[in-house]
Amino acid sequence: MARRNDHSREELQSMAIDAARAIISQEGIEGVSARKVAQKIGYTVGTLYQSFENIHDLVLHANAFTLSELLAELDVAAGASRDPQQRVLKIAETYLRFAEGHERQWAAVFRHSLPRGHIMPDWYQARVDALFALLENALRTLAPRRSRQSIQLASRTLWSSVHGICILHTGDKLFSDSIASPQALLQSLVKHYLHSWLNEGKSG
Amino acid sequence: MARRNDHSREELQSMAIDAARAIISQEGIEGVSARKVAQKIGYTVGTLYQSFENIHDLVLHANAFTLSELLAELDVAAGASRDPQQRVLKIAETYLRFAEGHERQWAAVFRHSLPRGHIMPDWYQARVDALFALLENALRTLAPRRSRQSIQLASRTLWSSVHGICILHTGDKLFSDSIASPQALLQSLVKHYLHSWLNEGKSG
DNA sequence: AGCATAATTGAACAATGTTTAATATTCAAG
DNA sequence: CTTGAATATTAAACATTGTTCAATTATGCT
Repeated sequence: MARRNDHSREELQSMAIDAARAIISQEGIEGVSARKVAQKIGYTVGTLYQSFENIHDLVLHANAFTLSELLAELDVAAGASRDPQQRVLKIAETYLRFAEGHERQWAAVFRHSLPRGHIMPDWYQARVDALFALLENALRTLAPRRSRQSIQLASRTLWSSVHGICILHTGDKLFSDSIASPQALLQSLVKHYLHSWLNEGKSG
Repeated sequence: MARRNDHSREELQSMAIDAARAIISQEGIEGVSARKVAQKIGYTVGTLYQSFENIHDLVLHANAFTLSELLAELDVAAGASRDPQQRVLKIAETYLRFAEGHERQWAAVFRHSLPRGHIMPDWYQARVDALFALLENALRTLAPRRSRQSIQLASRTLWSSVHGICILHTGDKLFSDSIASPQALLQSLVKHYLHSWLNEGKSG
C-alpha cells in the first residue's frame, strides 16, 4: 500500500494527469481508463476518485493542459511577425502544426464530450477564451479602427474556419485525394478573407 | 424466439439501423449499445452480429444514413438559387440548419471514430465525396474559367471553414458569449472569401 | 417425416466506470 | 510512547459495455 505521505493530493493529481496525457498521446482518448491511469501511477482506482469527480473530470484536466501548451505556442507565434497580416497567417499555421504534432492530444480536446447536463467548468472555459482572444487581438492591431463587433465577427469566422481546416485534415482524413495541402487551404483562407475584409467600406 | 422468416436479413439490418438512429437522436451516440439496439428491434445481441461486424459498423451505417439525408437537403438547396454566389451561401446555410436540426445525428457523424487500423469503407467515403463534389460544382459554375486545381482548393477551403463554423456552434458551445450568430459567421466567410477569390487575377 | 442448414438464443468473458466497507497510515493529544 | 481520531488506500463488488460461441430452434428440401 502506498503510504499516505508519499505524495500530496496535488502531486497525485498531477501524476494522474500526466499519466492520462501519456496514454492519450500513445493510444488516443479511447485508451484512457481509470484502472490504466491508476496502475501507471502506482495506486488503485479508488484513490483516483478522491482527486477527480469522475473519469471525464480527469480527461478534462488533461485536455486543459493541452490547451495551455497550444496557447503558449500561439503566443510565441503571435509575437514573431511584424506584419500584422503575416501574424494572422502565422497563428493559423502554428495551430495547424500543433494539431499535426500533437494529433491525439488535440483530437482528445475536441472529441471529448461531457456527460449530459454537465457544463464546462470556468477554469476550462477560460483557456478556450484565451485562444479566441489571441486572434482577436491580432485582428485589432490589423484594423484598429474597426468596431469591436466587426472584429469579433471576423476573428470568430477566421478561427472557426482555421479550426475546420485542421479538423478535416487530421485524423479522419475526410479528403480522400490529397491534392491540396492543409497549408494551402490556410493560406487561401487567410489571404482571401482578410483581403476582402480589410477593403470593406473603402471600395463599397 | 423470433422466427427466422419474420424478417429478412435486409429488413433486420434496416431495423437495426433505424433503432440506432432513434437512439442517437434521443440520447446521442454515447447512448448506443448493442443490447439496447437489439432490444428495440426484438432480438438479442448475438443476432446483431450476424448483420454487422461490430458496433462501429452499425453506427457507421446509421451515420451514412445521416449523410444521405444531408446530401438530399443540400441538393435541393443547390438547385434553389439562380445566382451562383447566392447558391454557395445557400449551401452553407443549409448545412448549418441541418446541423442544428439534427444535432445529435450530425455530432455522431463527426464524433465517431473507427477502431485503430480500420479504414473507412468505400460506400461511406463515397457519400463524403458527394458532399464535397456538391460545393465543387457550385464553384465551377461560379467561375467556369478557373483551373480544376484552383476550384478544388477553393471548394475545400470553403467547405472546411463552413464545417468549422458549424462544429464550433453546435453542441460544445465553444463561444461563451453569443454576440455573433453562426449565420453571420457564414455570411461573412462566404462573402469575403468569394469576393477576393473571384477577383483574383483581375486586379493583381 | 426426417434431415441438413442456418438463424437465434442465452450464457459466458474481459473490460469499463463507480461505490463502499474494510484496512492501513498518519498525526495530534495525553 | 501509546492511544485514538481522522483519513488515505485498497480490494471487492455492481452494473454495463462489446464480443464470442455452444446449444437450441426454426426452416426448407428430399
